[in-house]
Amino acid sequence: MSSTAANRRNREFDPNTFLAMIGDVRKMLAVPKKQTIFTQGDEADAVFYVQKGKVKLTVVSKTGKEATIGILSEGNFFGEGSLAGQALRMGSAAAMTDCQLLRIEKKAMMAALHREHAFSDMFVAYLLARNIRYEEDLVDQLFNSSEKRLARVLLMLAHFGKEGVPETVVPGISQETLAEMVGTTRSRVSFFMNRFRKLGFIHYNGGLQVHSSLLNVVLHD
Amino acid sequence: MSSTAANRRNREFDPNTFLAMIGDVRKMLAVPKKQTIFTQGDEADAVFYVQKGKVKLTVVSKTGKEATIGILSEGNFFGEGSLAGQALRMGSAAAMTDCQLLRIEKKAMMAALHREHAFSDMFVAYLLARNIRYEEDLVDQLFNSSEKRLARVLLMLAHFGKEGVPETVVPGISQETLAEMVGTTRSRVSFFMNRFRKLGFIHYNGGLQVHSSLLNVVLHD
DNA sequence: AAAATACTGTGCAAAATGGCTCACTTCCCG
DNA sequence: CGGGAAGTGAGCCATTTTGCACAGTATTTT
Repeated sequence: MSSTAANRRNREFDPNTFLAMIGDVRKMLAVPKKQTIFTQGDEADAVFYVQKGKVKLTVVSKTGKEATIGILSEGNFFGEGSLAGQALRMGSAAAMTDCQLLRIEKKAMMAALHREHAFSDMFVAYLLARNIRYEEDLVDQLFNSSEKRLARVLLMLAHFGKEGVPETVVPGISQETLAEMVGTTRSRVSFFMNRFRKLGFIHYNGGLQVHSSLLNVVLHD
Repeated sequence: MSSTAANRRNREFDPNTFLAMIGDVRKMLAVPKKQTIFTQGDEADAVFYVQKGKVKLTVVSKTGKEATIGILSEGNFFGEGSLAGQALRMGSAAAMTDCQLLRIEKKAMMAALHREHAFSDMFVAYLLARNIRYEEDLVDQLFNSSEKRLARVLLMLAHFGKEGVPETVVPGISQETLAEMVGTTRSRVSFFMNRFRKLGFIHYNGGLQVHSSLLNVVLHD
């Protein structure tokens, strides 16, 4: 669920520059698909940076419901709550595809932020972009119906290639996950997905493909 | 809509320290109640800092619906989107009470962030706290019913004094505004407010008072 | 103080959603 | 290869929510 604005911004984070700046406190991690990275309630003592792959962030409510906060791809940080003093993870993170992550100890991260101008400038830029995305998500929830929210999520998951070439959406994302992101039930997602399909907005082709005309659903009154 | 966690954190921002750090590029503003600070679509070339008072942030959708993103009190920044490259305001800001604000030009702010370690450390901490709050709001939207969301908003608006002493909620907040924050209709808010009142969770006394037992609504399944 | 404006408490019918169930279809693993 | 688990498409009905409409109560303004 990364907005185009956020993506554009994220490109500014060159992994190599990044690596250089934080020195060797970093630690490379190769995480296979479906593996858990951390779980809600775990001790929070490090920040992660996605170098490659997709990571899903989820939260479970007291009543057992599950919500998906976002799906992060390369160039994103997660687990930054720890930097703000959260002692425990407020949610869980899992690899949706094989991932290459950077794990940075809280202390190292804070030291680097305090020491390197360029690094903290970059992180501020990142946080601002992140803030904007959250605000957009929130506004979307406040304004739109579940159908429009689903359409928006699909559009955000679809990385339109160079020329609007419809690439495949995150491989193997389930209706269940979509429902958790949109904030509705799976049956509702199934219902809308079929409607979108009948209207030609999306297409199944082994994987899921999203046509940019789906935008009409979001934009139309 | 500032969480207790965010408030605690915000206390770290000492206005005086803050003032000292950014030098004299700052500009004090006294804004009377109900006055607009900026409007959606305006050019975005400055950041604001609340020294005193309450500021309401709103967004209007293409279809004319209005949403309230948050109500900020002292110690908070707003309009930071400009720092992330947003050329235009994505929402509007208005004073709910008489306010004392600090207006900082985008350039000055960025220069200060780049120059002063302590300042950027503080701003990073602020953004992290802000992120956490947004995430909480989003999770709340994904999980809870409008009744629970309303309860949560009321609890967050109520600043419980030293010993849970029920202070009055932001004076004169209308059901309309509450509805915009919760993401529902005014009639629904009216309905729930009366239910809360009958159950003794809230109390009208000239102003609105929230009893901490309202928490039961949020916590109960 | 009268008139003009906001705010609130309700009521209702229509529309949207939540929760379940059931029958298939796919996919993955032993 | 077979069985089981996971993912889908549908349908149904009880609730919840929306969208007005209206009248009564505050507040402001003039």
